Amino acid sequence: MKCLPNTTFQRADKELFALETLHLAHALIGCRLVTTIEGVRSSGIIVETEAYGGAKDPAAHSFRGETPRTQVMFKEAGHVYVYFIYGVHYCVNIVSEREGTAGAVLLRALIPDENREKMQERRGGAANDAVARGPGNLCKALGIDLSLNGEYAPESEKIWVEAPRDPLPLPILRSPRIGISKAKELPWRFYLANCASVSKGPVGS
DNA sequence: GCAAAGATCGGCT
DNA sequence: GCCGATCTTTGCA
Repeated sequence: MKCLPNTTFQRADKELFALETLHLAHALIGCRLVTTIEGVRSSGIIVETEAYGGAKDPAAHSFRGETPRTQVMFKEAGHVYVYFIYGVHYCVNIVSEREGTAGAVLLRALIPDENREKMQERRGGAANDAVARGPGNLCKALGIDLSLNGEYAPESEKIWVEAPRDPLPLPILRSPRIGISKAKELPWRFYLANCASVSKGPVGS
């Protein structure tokens, strides 16, 4: 099942990423996330994101200020923040806002696009809709790990974002964020309506 | 130093 | 619906 129309993509530059965090989270829906890992390119259409703020967001890693782990969140917009969680999974974010101000958008789900076979292989043969559904699965499907932490998406040869020429014809919905214990009520999650690759439904828990 | 929590996932009851 | 895997980061003693 195809959720999306045919369109062409071109690499997003720093102007896109410099948006305010909530706007970037919305704008990234429909963009294509591309990685080239060990010479192998694969990609998917972003269908689910969450915004994480700075000093005002107790759910964000950056809430308590800059630490060795969170320093990437304070860099110029367009940097890539990857972290390892629960001893098992990686999660990937695109940094927003200006240098010195923390903000990032967690990428939670993709529709597999280029090189689906490789993504499926990395995921141990999961069904297409599930290959990049959920932040941990998304990273596994695209081969994202800590070696990509700190990459700069506008210039990186390993990971970048491509914007669609044509805007999406489907509505983008929002809901509270998933899997957090603080600031649960903030409706800072964005996702594409009616898409089987989105990790959870409208309720979001 | 140490202990607890964590932006998850898949398997099992 | 609950639970375990498995390890890094961080806050506090």
